[in-house]
Amino acid sequence: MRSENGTGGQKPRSFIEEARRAQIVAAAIEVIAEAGYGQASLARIAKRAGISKGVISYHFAGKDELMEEVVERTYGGIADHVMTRMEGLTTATELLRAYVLAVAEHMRGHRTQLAALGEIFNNFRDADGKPRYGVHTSEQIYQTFERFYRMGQESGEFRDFDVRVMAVTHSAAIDSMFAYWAAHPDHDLDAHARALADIFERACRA
Amino acid sequence: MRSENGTGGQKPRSFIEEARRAQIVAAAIEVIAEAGYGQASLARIAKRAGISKGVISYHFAGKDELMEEVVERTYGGIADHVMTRMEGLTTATELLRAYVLAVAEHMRGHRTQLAALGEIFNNFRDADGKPRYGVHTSEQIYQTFERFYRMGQESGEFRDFDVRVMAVTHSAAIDSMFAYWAAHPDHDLDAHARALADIFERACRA
Amino acid sequence: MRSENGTGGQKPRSFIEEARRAQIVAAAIEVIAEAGYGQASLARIAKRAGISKGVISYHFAGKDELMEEVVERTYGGIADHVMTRMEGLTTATELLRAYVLAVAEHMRGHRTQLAALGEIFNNFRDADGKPRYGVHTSEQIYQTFERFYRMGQESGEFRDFDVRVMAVTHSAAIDSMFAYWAAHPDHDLDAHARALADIFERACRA
Amino acid sequence: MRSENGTGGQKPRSFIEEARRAQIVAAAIEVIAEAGYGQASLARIAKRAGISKGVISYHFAGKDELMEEVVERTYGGIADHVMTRMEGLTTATELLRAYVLAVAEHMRGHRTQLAALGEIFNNFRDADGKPRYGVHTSEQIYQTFERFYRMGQESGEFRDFDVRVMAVTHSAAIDSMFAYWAAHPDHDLDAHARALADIFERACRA
DNA sequence: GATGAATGAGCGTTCATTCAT
DNA sequence: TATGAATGAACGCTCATTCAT
Repeated sequence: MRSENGTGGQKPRSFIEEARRAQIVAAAIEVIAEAGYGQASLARIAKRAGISKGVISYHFAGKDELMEEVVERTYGGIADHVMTRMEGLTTATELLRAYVLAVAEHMRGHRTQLAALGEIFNNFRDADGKPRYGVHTSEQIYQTFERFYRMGQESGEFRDFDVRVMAVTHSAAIDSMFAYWAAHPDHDLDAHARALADIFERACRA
Repeated sequence: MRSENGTGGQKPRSFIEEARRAQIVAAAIEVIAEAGYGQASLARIAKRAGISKGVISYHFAGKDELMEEVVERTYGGIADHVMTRMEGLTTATELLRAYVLAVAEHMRGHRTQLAALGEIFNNFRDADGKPRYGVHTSEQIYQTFERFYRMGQESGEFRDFDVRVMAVTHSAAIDSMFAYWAAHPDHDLDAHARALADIFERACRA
Repeated sequence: MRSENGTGGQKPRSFIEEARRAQIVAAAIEVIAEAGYGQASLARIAKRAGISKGVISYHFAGKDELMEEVVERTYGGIADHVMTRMEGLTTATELLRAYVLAVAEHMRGHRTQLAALGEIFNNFRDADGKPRYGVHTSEQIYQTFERFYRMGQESGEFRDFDVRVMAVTHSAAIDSMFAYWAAHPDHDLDAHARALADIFERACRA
Repeated sequence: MRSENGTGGQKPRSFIEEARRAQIVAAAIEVIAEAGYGQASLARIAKRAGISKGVISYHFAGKDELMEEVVERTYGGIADHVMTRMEGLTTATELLRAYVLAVAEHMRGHRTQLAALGEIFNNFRDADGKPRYGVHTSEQIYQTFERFYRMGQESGEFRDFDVRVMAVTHSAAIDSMFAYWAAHPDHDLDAHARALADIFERACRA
């Protein structure tokens, strides 16, 4: 799921360049999480990183590329961890529960990343005004969930239900868990994740 | 639930003033829904309303007040309709199902309002950078849901579960239904609402 | 030859707006003439006009529109005067001589305009990097000259020569007269114009 | 006419240094001719040359020196060729015709140089905003022409006319020939040069 | 000799807001 | 009431130049 670079024809980035990019991405995440996408100007991000505004322009083609890199890096980190936790599981019920618990477990240590990701998803738009990410970006996630549901329906674990509605709901349930936790730092994220797993287990089972 | 004015000490608004405010709010909703919060400048809203930019400043203390009015009016419309549909119902199961169906029914006819509301919720921030709406604004909704859950738990309809998690999840499920529908206009909103009612009925019941 | 506006569908400009536009155009001409096109930033033009930078953006769609207006106004002024001086003349020799003397006469009082026009012609480029004005813009002038030459060739006043080469040369001769005068303020512009008329009369005549 | 260095007190340049300078000058000419002076940033020139931006700064004191070198080298090339073609000629009429034909002949093979030269002449300015080249730079050329004219007037080949006006006009006529050809690649440059020689022969002769 | 990283000023443009009319 | 003119700060971005390596 990682893409990073290396796929394109461009030359590999030097160590120092990679470090700067990482530093800038980190500063961007902090600023976005704290002040929101709309206030996350290059000037503010540069100030947070302790560098000049021009450095960002030097290392990134533009603000858009920076935002895409934030998403890519953050997403990659989540995917890596979740994949690991789901390895070896076989039943749909187990897989879904593992997914929810794993993503919560990972996010517990990446709070600002989570907030920044949400901001970017909600606000980042192309030059023509269309949302860069958004529901259509979630399609991949929906299809992953749907695969699990169908597996469970075929194995008899799950009742017959509209898989798309369940996927949309399931996905939103997880997102809302993070949003709530982001707003209420003392909230017990893992307990929430377990409760969520229970809810969808009951909602799905035959 | 309507607040409008009348509570504060300020003088009541004249008819013409009220009409102008409504016109501006309507234009704002259209622009936000179409172009997104970030592109919804006062100039653009004024142009859409066919009036001068200054008029908005004249009738509203600032952009913030305009946004708040958009939210207030839209929310009020939803609440009015939902209240009506829930009147006379007594069991928790019935009330929750009625809520979901009613809000979907209402939104089916107020698509742009829905989109604008989403944009504002995701983007509107105070001067200090904190989100003006968001999870903490949903508190009221959560408490309403929780009241129903407790009612159901006490009556024996519902099993024992964490009412806060369920409320957060339920609320997010409804929001996601609208978001999905907004992105996929041909999606069957009412069927989705019924599926959602089923899901939470199973998730809650004893 | 004047176009101004009034042709498009846009509403007519108010008096005050027209005055501001004229003021800004005048400031632009001064700055361009003095410092060159490349240094004629909006900030500098605004400063010269004694107004805020935003005012220019308010009255003009962008820098490009401002530059076009400078050209249009200046060109229009020249054309008006030259037309007047050529009225009633009939022979090609007379018309060409009148043209050269008239344009020199007019420019004698519009020195900075002349310099600014030259700067814009040499430097103003479209978004795609192609010169906005330039040789291809001169096509109109070339064709006007060519019409006179053919008239003279048909009437027997002129010898047979390549009208395009003569037009290009004639046009350049006039431009160079202004350029020389711009660099040498004490140069006798009218004498130069008369000498030029002589040169081309000899070059053309049968 | 070559100046290069060697006159000043600075140490002579090594072979490798000379090669680099030539390479950079060549790249600069290409970029300026294609994109115009205003877009010819050091970054773009460096990219075209396939070298790092810093190399230019290393070999040239600044952008200004680079531009001066472009002009010097290009000018030198023209002068060398024209001198050769004029050797041995004696009458003013012959010399002027030879000059025009020779410079056209040379430029036919150096199109991009020509375009670049024009761009630099029109745009390059000193720190104080004064044009670095321009009419006053042409003084040398004017005086050369004037010498020929006086020679012709004294020998009786030419009529009595203002030699400065004729020199300015003659020079501009040649420049415009190149400009026209640059914009219309299919234009017959040599025929144009011959027509030009005819025009000025008639304009000058007694 | 050559590089890539970094700077900081300046660019054209947008925009919420103010205010005289 | 309503307007359009004006402001000034902030935006993303470009670029000539500097400098440690």
